Amino acid sequence: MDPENLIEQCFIFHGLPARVLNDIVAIGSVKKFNAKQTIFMEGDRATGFHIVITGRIKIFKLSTEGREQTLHVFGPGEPFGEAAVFAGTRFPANAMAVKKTETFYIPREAFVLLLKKDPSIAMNLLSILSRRLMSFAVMIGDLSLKEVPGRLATYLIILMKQQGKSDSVTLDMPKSQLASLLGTIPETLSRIFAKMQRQGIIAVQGPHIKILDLEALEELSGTEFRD
Amino acid sequence: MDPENLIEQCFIFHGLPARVLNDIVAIGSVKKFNAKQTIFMEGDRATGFHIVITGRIKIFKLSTEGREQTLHVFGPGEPFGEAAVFAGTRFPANAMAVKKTETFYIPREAFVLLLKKDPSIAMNLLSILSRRLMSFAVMIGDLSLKEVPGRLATYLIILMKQQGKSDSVTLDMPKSQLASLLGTIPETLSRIFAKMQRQGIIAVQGPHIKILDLEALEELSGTEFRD
DNA sequence: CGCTGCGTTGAGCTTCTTCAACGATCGTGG
DNA sequence: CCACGATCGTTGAAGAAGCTCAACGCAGCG
Repeated sequence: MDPENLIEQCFIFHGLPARVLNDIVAIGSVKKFNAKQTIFMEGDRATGFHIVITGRIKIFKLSTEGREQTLHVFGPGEPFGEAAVFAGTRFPANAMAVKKTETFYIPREAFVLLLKKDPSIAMNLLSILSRRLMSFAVMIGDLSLKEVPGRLATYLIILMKQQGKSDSVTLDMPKSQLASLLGTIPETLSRIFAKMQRQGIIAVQGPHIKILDLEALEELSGTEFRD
Repeated sequence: MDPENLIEQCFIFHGLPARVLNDIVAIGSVKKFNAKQTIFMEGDRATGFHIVITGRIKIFKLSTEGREQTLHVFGPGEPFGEAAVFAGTRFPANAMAVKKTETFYIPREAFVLLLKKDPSIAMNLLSILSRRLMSFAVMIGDLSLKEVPGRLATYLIILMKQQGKSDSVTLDMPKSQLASLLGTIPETLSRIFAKMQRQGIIAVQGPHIKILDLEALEELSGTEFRD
């Protein structure tokens, strides 16, 4: 799998002319990370950003006591660290591979020059950053205004849509990781799962969740799901 | 105050050639809002975005029970609603004038055409969206990983820097609004203020806060403040 | 003067975290 | 092949943080 094919398939560079793609491939390089290896840390100067080629990474913040809040989990084709690069600041969070991962690394200086030469590169970036900004807005609202059952319900419904199922979902990460994404801890999440099961809303078998009462789930979620 | 001068002074359009600025002024229009007037609501289709000319607006989410989480408070020169416009989706939150406000409104369709014609417009936008994304990342971390005293301490320290003071700050909004920004309610914020005062960390006189023990405040905050 | 918005304080309660223990699964090296 | 450690998940008991509800004070202003 050579970088060029992968790069042009990523949404971030989709639709760009071959000339520009070549420039991008020319300034970047492939980096490899083992599971649990740190890619960058909060406070590091953002000297470049990555695009996941294979594997999976998470972006997270740590409290002083060591609790973890996951902001994002990214897979193939998704860029991360770009915001800090464009803003020219330090990374506001940590990045770690959750499994063996390859990334395409693009250094800041060269990329900023490319951007100036070819501002059309910015268009897809605008769209990506906008989407992430909005998903963060939702996350802030959920963290602040919903309780854990509501957040879990919302997550399950979104996952259902993603997986195109109407009565079951399969969690795409360990429950402990999900807890961190939902802004809680494994113990609490486990209790909520048990409670929702007791209430007959879902049935849990490991990572497989049967949705028994979608109505109740939507009620718990409190979110309107319009296109 | 005619729009043209204001528009070119905004960071969002800073450094653009006169030709482009004229185009932008041509497609936009001035809108006026009274205090407490809704500008747009969560779920509305994003048919355009605004730039604050005078006044002040807030972006916020509401829980089903009516509690409010403020995401942003914006003043003159700051754009809002752009993310939903670039992503072509609905607004993920509400916007309301907190006092009498004028905005420069830019409709989506025309602006997207302009962007395609002149991608250089996108550069400043990239920087703005990146900064907001990072500030949201911080907000998520704070909401999830810090308790209210920590968030308040962080806010006070940032405000000190903004105001260039070293031993006092003046709150730039009502305490009830601050509560919503910090992800809590007025009662709780009031209690925290009282407690920090009892502990000799600060002295509160209405909106004026004297910082008596910066050390303790930084300790509470838990954030490293690097450049 | 009385209304309205803002702020404060108290009492009770819910939610969630902490701490601790325990069970299950899985991959690996002996 | 089994034993071991590591990861993951579950459950219980206790405690902390923050929310709800309610009452009240105070200031500004029509």
